[in-house]
Amino acid sequence: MSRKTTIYDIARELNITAATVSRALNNNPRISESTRKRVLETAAAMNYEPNKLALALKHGKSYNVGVVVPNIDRNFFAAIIRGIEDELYPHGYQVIICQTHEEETREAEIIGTLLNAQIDGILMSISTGTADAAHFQAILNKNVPLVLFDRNLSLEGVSSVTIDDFAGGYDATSHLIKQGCRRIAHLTVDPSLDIYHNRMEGYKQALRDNRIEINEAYIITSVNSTEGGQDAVNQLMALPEPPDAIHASSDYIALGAIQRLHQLGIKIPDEFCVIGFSNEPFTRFMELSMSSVDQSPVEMGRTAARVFLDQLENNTQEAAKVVLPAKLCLRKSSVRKSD
Amino acid sequence: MSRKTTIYDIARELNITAATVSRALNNNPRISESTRKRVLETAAAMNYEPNKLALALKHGKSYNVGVVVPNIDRNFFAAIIRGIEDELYPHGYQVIICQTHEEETREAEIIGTLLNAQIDGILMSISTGTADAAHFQAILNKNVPLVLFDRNLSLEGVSSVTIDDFAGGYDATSHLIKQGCRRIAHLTVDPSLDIYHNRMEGYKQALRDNRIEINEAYIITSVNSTEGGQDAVNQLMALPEPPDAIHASSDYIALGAIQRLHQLGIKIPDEFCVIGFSNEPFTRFMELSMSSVDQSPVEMGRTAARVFLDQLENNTQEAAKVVLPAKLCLRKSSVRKSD
DNA sequence: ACAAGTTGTGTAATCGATTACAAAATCTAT
DNA sequence: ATAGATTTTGTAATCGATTACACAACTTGT
Repeated sequence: MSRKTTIYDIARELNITAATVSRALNNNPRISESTRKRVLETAAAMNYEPNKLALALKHGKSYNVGVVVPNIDRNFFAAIIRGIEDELYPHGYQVIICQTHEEETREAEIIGTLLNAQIDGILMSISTGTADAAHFQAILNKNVPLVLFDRNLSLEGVSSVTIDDFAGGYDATSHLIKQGCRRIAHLTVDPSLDIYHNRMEGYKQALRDNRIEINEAYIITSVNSTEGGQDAVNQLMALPEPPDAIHASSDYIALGAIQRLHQLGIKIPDEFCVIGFSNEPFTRFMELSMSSVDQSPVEMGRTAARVFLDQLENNTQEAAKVVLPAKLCLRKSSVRKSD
Repeated sequence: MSRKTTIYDIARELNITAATVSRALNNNPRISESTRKRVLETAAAMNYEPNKLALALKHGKSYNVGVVVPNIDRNFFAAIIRGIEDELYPHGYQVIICQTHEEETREAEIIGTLLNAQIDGILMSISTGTADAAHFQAILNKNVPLVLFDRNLSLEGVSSVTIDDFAGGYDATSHLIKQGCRRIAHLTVDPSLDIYHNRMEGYKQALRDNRIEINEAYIITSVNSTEGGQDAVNQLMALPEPPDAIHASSDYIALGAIQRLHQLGIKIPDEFCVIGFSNEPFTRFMELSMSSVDQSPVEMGRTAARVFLDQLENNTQEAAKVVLPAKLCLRKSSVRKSD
């Protein structure tokens, strides 16, 4: 490699010192116009580019931000990342994306690596399995800005950006009730996580507001995959009084449920309504398009990034807690023609 | 922030010099066992962690690798990235993911930023729109290792990892012929890109090998989206002799085609067969599951990462050109029961 | 003509590590 | 006991930038 040009090379070329070159390049006022011009010209001619590592070391800032998500191959997280990048990129930050694959140990490991790598902040959505908050404390101890999105954890002094999961659950369930469903099941993933807990609470509240009794047998915790949805349907349809609708906390679970209901010859939406959560793209692609609750992931990413930048610049003590709206997207799987 | 512990802090604590501390921490043999022990203990007690920026500046190596893709919200690229991370993570590299959104200017910009950020290498899949190779030359000029995956560009001295697109196109077309189709259309995206060109050549060769004439009216270049597929079907069905099968270079185009054929009341696969390319997850989720060609993206990512590491370590001059197999995945959209 | 102010450059420390080279401390052998 | 070898530690330069401080060279005003 023909070694890179440094400010020393430029200085030697012009018979001046590196300090002068640095000043010329940084628009420092204490420099003559003629010198500045000569430096800029020489720099361009020599293909000079500043060494970010030196800058970072000097400033104690790497301009790298860590984004930690369970995985990037769910559209939801990919879209959030896109939002984050959109916002951070113009400010000169690079985004380092890490996947926990929903494992707590991996999550702790990744945080260690990121802190070690001198990142300027961490934006993350915690794993399903995470019970212990010790590794988050490590972030706070080092005074590294932390913004949680979607999957929250009520931690003192930590900013978060979420959607209104309660309202999402409430609206989706109300919609099913309006469609004439009365025996509505709720499929959840991990009620210990705020998002799933709130969706369920929204579901329950909607039932209460419509004087429908809550049937605990209709509430099932399942794995977040199509298989989980299929198993849940098997369980539900074996009940003495099976439900007539499913409100799922995840599109993948709802998809599995629809697949299984189909196999059982149950007509959707005439005999049974289904609504999911997340508005993953495939919900539109299906022949029987699926209703879902949109979480505006790109907007969520953007907001998380803005909160982060705010925290950096203003060094505010207060943690921001932003809640974005949840938007109902109604499609064939839950809308009866009579409506 | 309670400033971070440095080797100087440890040295002061123990009344020795930073050099000794450095040696103790790096398993340098020129150090007494007792000193090493004391240093390690003190380092642990003081919560010492090396400053990667200083290391990077010293070594001229950042342990950051840039991964550039058109976008991460297509499962294909997300899976490749996963493969790359799997392989690079154990070697201590962080992956910086950048999206070009298929824009050449953005691509050039990103490369500039990455080079500037002192990354140790670039793994990328070029944008559809890229015609000018100037920004690639910039990478080579700086002697930064470059590995291209999937979307290749025949550049001197650049390693690449691709699948056998020709074979994929050939096998998919042969399959359609075996299903009894004779008027097979081919929907492509951008024939100036190697991958699409090769898929088309595979398609043509399969026709030739089966003595079926190539009908140029059956070859349509469309936008890579469901809309593109819908438009193409409109065009094809307006022909005096419409086709009886579609071989699409993209799953999204194939999906759009299926949607439109459905609207037209054409029965799939009885009257018309469709096969896509990429094996995106939604192809399985559809009620009429779609045949496709799997590109083993995770494996592709892993391989690209391995080629990169090889290049770094051995500093080999020769560019590796790895070609992975394409796997036919047959599903309902193209398999007739009579088979 | 000379003190005071302005402007442009140079000197050298700094960020946190690594690493030749030098020097001190300890050990070995006669 | 002492020369010589060996082990351990210290000194100082280095990576590529930034920046406080010092100082020289001009301007100005009187």
